[in-house]
Amino acid sequence: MKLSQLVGQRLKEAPRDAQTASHIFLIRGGYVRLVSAGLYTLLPLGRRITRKIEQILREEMDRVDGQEIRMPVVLPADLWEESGRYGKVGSELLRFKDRNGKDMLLGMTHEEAVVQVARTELVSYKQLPSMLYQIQTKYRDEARPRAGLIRVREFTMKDAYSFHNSQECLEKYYERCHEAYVRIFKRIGLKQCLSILSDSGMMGGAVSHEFMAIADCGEDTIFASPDGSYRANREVATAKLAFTKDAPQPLSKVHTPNCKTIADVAGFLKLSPEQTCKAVFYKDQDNKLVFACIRGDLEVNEAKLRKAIQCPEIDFANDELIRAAGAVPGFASLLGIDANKIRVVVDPSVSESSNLVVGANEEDHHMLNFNFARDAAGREHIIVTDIATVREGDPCPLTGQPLQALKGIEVGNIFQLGTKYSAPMSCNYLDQDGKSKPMIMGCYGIGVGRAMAAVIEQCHDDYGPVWPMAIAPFQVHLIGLNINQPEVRQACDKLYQSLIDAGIDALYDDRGEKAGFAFADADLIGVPLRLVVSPKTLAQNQVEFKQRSWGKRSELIALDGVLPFVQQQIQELMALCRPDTPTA
RNA sequence: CGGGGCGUAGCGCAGUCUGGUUAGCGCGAGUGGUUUGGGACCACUAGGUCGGGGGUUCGAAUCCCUCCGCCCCGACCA
Repeated sequence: MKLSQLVGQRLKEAPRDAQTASHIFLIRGGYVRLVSAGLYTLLPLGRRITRKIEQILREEMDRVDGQEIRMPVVLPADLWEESGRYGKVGSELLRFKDRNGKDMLLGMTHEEAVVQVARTELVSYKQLPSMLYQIQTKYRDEARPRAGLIRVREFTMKDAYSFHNSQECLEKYYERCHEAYVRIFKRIGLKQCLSILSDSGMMGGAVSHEFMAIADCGEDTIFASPDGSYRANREVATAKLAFTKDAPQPLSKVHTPNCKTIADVAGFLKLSPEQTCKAVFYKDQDNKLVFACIRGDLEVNEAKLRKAIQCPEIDFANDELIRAAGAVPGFASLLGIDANKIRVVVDPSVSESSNLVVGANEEDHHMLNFNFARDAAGREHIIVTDIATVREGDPCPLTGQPLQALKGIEVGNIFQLGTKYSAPMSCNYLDQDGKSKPMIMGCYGIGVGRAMAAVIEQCHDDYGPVWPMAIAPFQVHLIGLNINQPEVRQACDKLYQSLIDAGIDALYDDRGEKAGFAFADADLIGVPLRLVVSPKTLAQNQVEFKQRSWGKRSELIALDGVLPFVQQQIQELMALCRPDTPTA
């Protein structure tokens, strides 16, 4: 490819809207262009990269016996009615009617569609296990697209679905897919990509993992122990907190004028927040009250709370709703709350601690020495479960070491779905005993564009991306300086042709721009290997060579040895992304 | 959906508060020339519904109303 013909201009200045490294360089380098919020056109450079990523995805999916298919983007709503998701999923599902008034939708994920395939094509246990995958467009009507390709509305996804006749088979296969994912992210050149335990959210199912590319601009917070033995998303992370357990002291009421917050109470009573109990009121989608109880220094984790009460949507309750339940806002506690009337969730930090300060459920009063076992005894409707948000430095649940907080971009995830979709949609197979049984399913997704952006986040310098060889838009970037001189032009043309003939993916800057201009463009395009030919180098029968990652350093190589040298370099850089040793 | 910011040439911006000739500047683009190893220089040229609509006014990029779009924070998110 000649740079003079390449569509997609490099920009000296980034659009004001671009703030993260990947967004800035994707725009400045001419990889993508914004069409509308969260909708991008991939220009030739961007498309070259995503094609290479997609090829790696195909190879690795095929390695775990996947078979590529293609399902429609547009799906009939009735298919989603079958699984029950049509009504459950919110407005990120784009719904519309076709010309006949039939309800349609744009697929945001394809469990329903693939189940329809499986239930007609897979009928016997002899055909299981089986895995189908596709690389295809997904549409999600995101409330807030952000950071270029990190969060978009339309994107390309590799989505894979496996079908099994037993949980054991699923678990074994899930492990294979996990390994495939580790290989994939290594092959595309991510330097740090961790698989972590995650909340399965709307996908349902028991076990799921997210693959997180570690990056400061990431939207997810991960907690990890220093030795790497424990890693979890903030939504599910737990900590092994120590609770002080002293002999229970008698309950006593104390006057606490205007002490509505934990800080007020602790300050007024000259106690630490750890010695208090926080009462937080939520409401569910039916406006019913949910009462969460946690030690004063901790914060309620809403994802955990939603899970604890099996409720997809919660929000803070207003004072009116709290009063209607007989509680006094700011001074509420388990004391005086009828656990039979409202749902109560108590964190172990409260049930396992002793002599806490709690609200007296009376204006301007608190109670000293609350002990859950003694003072809330016999309330069988109370759910006691972990609803605490983990903080950096909290003890790891496995090792007790202080947990580290990391920011990550979710580039992939895998789920053990079980029969969540197969059962309601009658996706059955005939077992050896002739009985019809629902298939056990797993699903496995990777966002292609997001993966490309994540690579930039991890692989760039001040001047542009530093593409890993495996997904670089080109393998070699050839620059001719003073190319208006016929001997330079001739030498460059010849070198370019020999690279092409050798099957090397070469980009040829034949524009005759000044050196600085050409180099700045080359940095933005980020091709891993660079060759510079100029009158100076030609005079010595040499070519200047550098790796993109070297910064401004370079070395001279003999002109007649360029081809084998470049081939060697390509091999060496490809080796950096070889997935030989799965580590994550 | 809540809070904040922004919308003037392909990109980055000035002008708006305090209304007034023909709406400017830099980058980028085109032509000609001088240059040529880290984003050169000179000259000329092209490129604008000042986000849209409505209003106030002798006169609106500028003031008022309204709609739309984009970005950031939050909520939400397989």
